[in-house]
Amino acid sequence: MAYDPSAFEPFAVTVDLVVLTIRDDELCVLTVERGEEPYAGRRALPGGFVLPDEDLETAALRELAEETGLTATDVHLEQLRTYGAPARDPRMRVVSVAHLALAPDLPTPQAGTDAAAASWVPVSSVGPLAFDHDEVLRDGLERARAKLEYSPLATAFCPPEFTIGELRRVYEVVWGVSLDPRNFHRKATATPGFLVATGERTNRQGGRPAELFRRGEAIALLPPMNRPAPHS
Amino acid sequence: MAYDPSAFEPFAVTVDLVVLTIRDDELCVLTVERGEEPYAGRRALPGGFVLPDEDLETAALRELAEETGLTATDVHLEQLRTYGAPARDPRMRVVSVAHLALAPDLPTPQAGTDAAAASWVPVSSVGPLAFDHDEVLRDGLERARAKLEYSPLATAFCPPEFTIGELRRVYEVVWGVSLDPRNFHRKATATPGFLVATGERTNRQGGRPAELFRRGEAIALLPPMNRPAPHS
DNA sequence: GATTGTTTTCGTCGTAATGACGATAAGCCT
DNA sequence: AGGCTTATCGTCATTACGACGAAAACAATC
Repeated sequence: MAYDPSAFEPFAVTVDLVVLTIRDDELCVLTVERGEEPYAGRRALPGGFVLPDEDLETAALRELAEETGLTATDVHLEQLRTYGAPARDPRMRVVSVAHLALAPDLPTPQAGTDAAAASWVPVSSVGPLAFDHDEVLRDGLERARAKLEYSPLATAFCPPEFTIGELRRVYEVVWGVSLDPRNFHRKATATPGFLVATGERTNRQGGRPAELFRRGEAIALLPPMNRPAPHS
Repeated sequence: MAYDPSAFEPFAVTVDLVVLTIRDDELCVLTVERGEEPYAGRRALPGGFVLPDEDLETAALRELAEETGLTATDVHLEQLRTYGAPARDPRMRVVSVAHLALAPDLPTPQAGTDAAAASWVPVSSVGPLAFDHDEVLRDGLERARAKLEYSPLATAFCPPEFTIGELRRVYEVVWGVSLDPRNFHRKATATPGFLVATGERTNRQGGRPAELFRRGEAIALLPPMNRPAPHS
């Protein structure tokens, strides 16, 4: 980095959030409704400015807490991609560091200060969003779908203890496919480090009571889960 | 994004580059030597400010051309990650959008304007770099190694036409393993869309002449290449 | 209380993919 | 010619995977 002070130009830096959860067997994204121009009335991804002394991830966590009341212990958060097209915001030069957050379906309503405008929208029926947020959402969905294959990230959509059936539902909803329960059970339990049995059982799904599992310590899934071609 | 003008604070936005190539069977990264404080005398990743009307990728390509003379048609370029710790640059608040570039080993010396200070360093012996560039390089290497598994990206290290043996060397050098030539040949030629035979042969490797291939149209490798545990 | 329905969980079976390795081909060098 | 190198084709045993059958263990209903 050869800094030439004469070349320095100020940019605004923001974080935008793609927050995904599963509600009623549908993949949903958190959106806010814009009140001001540009794109007044449109839905947009939540986000805001990075404060002068704030880390990028800290800013993302702060925005996440403001919109949903979720904290770092509740959600998986990772940086997604940075969007910086010169005209992406007509008012000024804004570079936005998008983050991807995956949260379980909390029974808690969306607490938080300005949560009034925030709402979950199924990704299948989310209209055109403000700014370049359609592209951001598309990239976030792609990342989430890909990461389910080779990481234990699907557990981020589940409560701390969950059944294999609930985990399978996550894969089915996020990928938009239907998976064989028997093969999925075999694969999930055979993948080392993916799941830890608790020894307890639950029958909250109806049917035969299922064993409860916790997330294992594995960072990556070996072998990975195989994603079939879409369409159930 | 609820813009509150009072919260707006100017940031400097830069692009940093992790440019990788393979020279003499070693994975090398492009570095520049810093002349000024901070970190004067240290090596650093090439990079520079994003211009006021410039896209992020355009800025990365411009810096790449300035340092190496390489153009978009020669290299693979993708965004890597954004680094924005408040104190990562002691002079001012700098947010850096790091990019990963993979280039074939061009016989052309590093042309370009200020290429004098730029040089290839084997990643195995690269000392501590300036700023947080050690972390950036680590992330770039991890990304490159992972992408060789499920994308045809290894071809970015090769000339337009290459042999299976040359391609295998890429995998071996980047992953730091040794692969069975027979199994690799079977897998590479069987993966649909990975390689296109040209019909021509070359004996530039010594030994029996090998068929020349071009990169296929596949975006992803199905099934992926399998990375064995390190240590050859 | 027997039946129906649901979900879980354990097996089976044929096919495909994979790793280990033998063998041959086709050039170069001495 | 003989040896060395790399490329390419094949074999074989093991494993992974997709498609199913079947039993287990509950709830709801007749």
